[in-house]
Amino acid sequence: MIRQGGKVSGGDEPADKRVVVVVDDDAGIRASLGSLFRSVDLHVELFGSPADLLARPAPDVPSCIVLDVRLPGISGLDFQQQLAAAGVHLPVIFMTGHGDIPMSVRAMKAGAVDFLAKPFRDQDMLDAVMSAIERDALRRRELAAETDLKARYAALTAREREVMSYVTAGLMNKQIAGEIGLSEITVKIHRGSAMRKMNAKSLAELVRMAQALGVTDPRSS
Amino acid sequence: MIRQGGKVSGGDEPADKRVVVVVDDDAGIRASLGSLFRSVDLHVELFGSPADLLARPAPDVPSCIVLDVRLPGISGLDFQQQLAAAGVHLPVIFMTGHGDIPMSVRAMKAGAVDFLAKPFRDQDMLDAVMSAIERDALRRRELAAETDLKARYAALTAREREVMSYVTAGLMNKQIAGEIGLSEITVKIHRGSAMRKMNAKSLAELVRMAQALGVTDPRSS
DNA sequence: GAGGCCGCCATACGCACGTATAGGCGCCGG
DNA sequence: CCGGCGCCTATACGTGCGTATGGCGGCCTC
Repeated sequence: MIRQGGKVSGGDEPADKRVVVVVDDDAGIRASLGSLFRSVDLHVELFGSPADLLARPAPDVPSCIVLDVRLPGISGLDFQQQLAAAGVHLPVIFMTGHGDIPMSVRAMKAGAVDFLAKPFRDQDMLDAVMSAIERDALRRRELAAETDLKARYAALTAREREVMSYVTAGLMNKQIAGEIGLSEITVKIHRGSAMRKMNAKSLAELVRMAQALGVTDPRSS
Repeated sequence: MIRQGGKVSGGDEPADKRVVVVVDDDAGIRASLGSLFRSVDLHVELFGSPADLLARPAPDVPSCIVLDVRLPGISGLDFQQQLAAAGVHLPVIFMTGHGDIPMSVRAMKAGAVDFLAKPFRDQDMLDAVMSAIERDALRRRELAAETDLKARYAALTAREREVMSYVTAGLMNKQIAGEIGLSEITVKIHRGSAMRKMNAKSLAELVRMAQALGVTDPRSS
């Protein structure tokens, strides 16, 4: 069984697929986009309003969102920000029938993958969706690695984290002992524990982990 | 050919200022943008055509380019790509009187800072320019640091680079000696030379430099 | 051809690192 | 209440690291 992250139990979610989430209040548009995406082997979830989307959990596979700019009750651009604020970082593709340039620029600045004016060619939409899903797949790979790292870091005690920050800043055990006000031997112990818990096989690895975690030199703060 | 970063001799260039480069075939627009930017203490260079811009060296201070999409002889979007291909990475702001959404989306995807439809408010243009110059200033700071680093790395001998890559991968001197087929003492010497030439005060520093330089574990290639 | 740079190796010393062994203190939850 | 954990310290040993000293050969350039 494939376990990506922490899947709970048997939903009807695809295990090894890619999902396109469509939000549009026009049922005809939803239907035609649905068949378009299914024709290229993508799983589709259709919603008539933003609220419906929020009521369901975000898919746990590489996916993206296709949004009409004009949504019932809220602007698509505002909804984009709302999703980001809620921790949903799926790539967004906009489509619109009555858009203008400032609107498209604002959407792109906010990180939209594409902004398609209706009528658009099916191929343009497919290209945008494929690009967005690829981007999301990459983000998920990076996120998985980082989550793992953060879990290990969280298992460190306060002292171990403190010592680790000095170690990865390049200080010797003796210097660290002086900075914190401990004996050198104690520093060595925390250092060894940190290395073991972080699963670092060398100082070089620990430094790269600290880099990825954003751990900085304590003396510069 | 434009050479960005190698200042030739005494132009009338400002030493501590910020520059806005304007390219528009309409002399009236040029004039009004010129006075707009000067009013907020920005230095301005005005050009009637892309060719005129290419004939002059790019400014060596934080700056940006304001382009009309419709230029004499070439599309502003194509010109944007042309500049990037020529190694000029100044942030670009587009303005247009007859633009459409696909055009603006293409420009933003290509990295434009903003895309303003005429008529625009002066304040919107100023905001865009300030943001672009800030972005360029940041890029220059990063570039300067990286250039420095690359210069030091280039001063290493082949052996020193080789040893450095193994060291920053986390191998011990003994292991490196085995991998390359040298004695441990020789590895130590190259390692020490690399540390000195790279101006690294600790292994942690060297690892971060290798990271920034894209130096990877030789065993994984 | 002589000097300079690079590369290679050896012995040796001082220091740093990692860990094992052993002990003491305070806190918390079973 | 006591065991476990975090935290601190000490002595001691083995190993790794950095460098100094000294020596050898190849290549290029002046």
